[in-house]
Amino acid sequence: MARVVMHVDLDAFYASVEQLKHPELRGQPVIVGGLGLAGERGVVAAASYEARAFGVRSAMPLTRARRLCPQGNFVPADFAAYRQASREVFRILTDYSPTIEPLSLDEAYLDLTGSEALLGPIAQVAAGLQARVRSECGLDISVGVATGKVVAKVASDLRKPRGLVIVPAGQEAGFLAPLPLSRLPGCGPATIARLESFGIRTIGQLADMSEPLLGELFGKYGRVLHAHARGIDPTLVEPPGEPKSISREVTFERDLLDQGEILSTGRSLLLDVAESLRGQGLAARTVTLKLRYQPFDTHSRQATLPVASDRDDALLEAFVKLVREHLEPGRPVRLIGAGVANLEAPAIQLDLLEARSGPRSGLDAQLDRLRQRFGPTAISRGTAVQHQQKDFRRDDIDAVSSGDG
DNA sequence: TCTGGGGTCCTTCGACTC
DNA sequence: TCTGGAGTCGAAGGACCC
Repeated sequence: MARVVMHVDLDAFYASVEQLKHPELRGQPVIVGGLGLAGERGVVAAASYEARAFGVRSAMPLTRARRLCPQGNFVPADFAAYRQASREVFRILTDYSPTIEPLSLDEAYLDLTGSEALLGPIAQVAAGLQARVRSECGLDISVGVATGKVVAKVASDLRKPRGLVIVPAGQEAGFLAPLPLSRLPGCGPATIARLESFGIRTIGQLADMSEPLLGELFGKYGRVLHAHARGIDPTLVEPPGEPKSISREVTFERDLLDQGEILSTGRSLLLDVAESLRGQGLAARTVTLKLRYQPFDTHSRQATLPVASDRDDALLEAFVKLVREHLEPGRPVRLIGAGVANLEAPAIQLDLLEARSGPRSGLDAQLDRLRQRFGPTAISRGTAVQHQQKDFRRDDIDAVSSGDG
């Protein structure tokens, strides 16, 4: 039996939620991400279709968006509202399939294989889902259906907004062939530039290339690319598993030279990471530092702990050491990030001086509880600096996939 | 033009071990 | 004891996604 995979994508999601919150913004150009003030650092997180008519796009610097669309309504991101709206949509999705793979707040795959007897023909199911999300949540979705995830995603993206594209089994390669390379997930600017140097401009031309040549050009990924271009994608729709890394980063409003201030911000980010780590019942073996100088010169450094830890003190010690060893004095810093990787279940650490149940891990737990109860600004260690979330993060995927959160 | 934040996967390179 | 090759692992960075 051919698989039936549906890709659901909320149209201009953040901007649509803003238009729901503020009815006076309906029909108006809405740009989410910041206020678009002169000198403001940041990029567009989402733009309504009215704003897109002026050439405003996601990931565009806010200052440029302001130049293109001076009459636009610029609003800061409100992730609490987006999470809530996303939960409502995902609750509807669970009526259609038990197998849902969320990709972000506004996208998901559903496995509908074998559901026809229960739900009816797939075209009716998809149209019914669109109508239900529209009437119950006030939001538009685009839907793509195919035998695999890649083609379903291309299909949902093809006729936005409110698109519905179904690619019958056996017609995947023909469907993809005339489309430009940029439509294929995983084909970004660097890959496209490389393929274009060989005269390849469409997905069909990519499918016609020899697999060994693609393997030579792009390694393992070249063979995957070749399969995708022919509409072949056997990967399963899978609910989210354990995260592989957790990180936080912040771009300073102005570049910083003060090492104390840079370190203090880094510590605050690392403590946020550690709290998230404990919240997910995990420990980390690797601590990472990310530094960005001018001109967009980004460096990452990592340190491996002897044993995985979820404790503030152990993670912080490694992080501070990284900063002290690698922060270049006299070079203004644009961004600092802190993260952890190589995640695993926390081991019981029978330290000679202190068991895991001792005062320090107890203190971490107490701090976490206080922050959960009174908010993230309620209490922190040292000179922590608060930072704002600008886009979705792993916690969001957990929030939507865990139901009512 | 001037590029946020969070995450994943892949490649390359060097150090280390056998 | 020294050397070279293969395999493994960690570190760093690139590319991509939303």
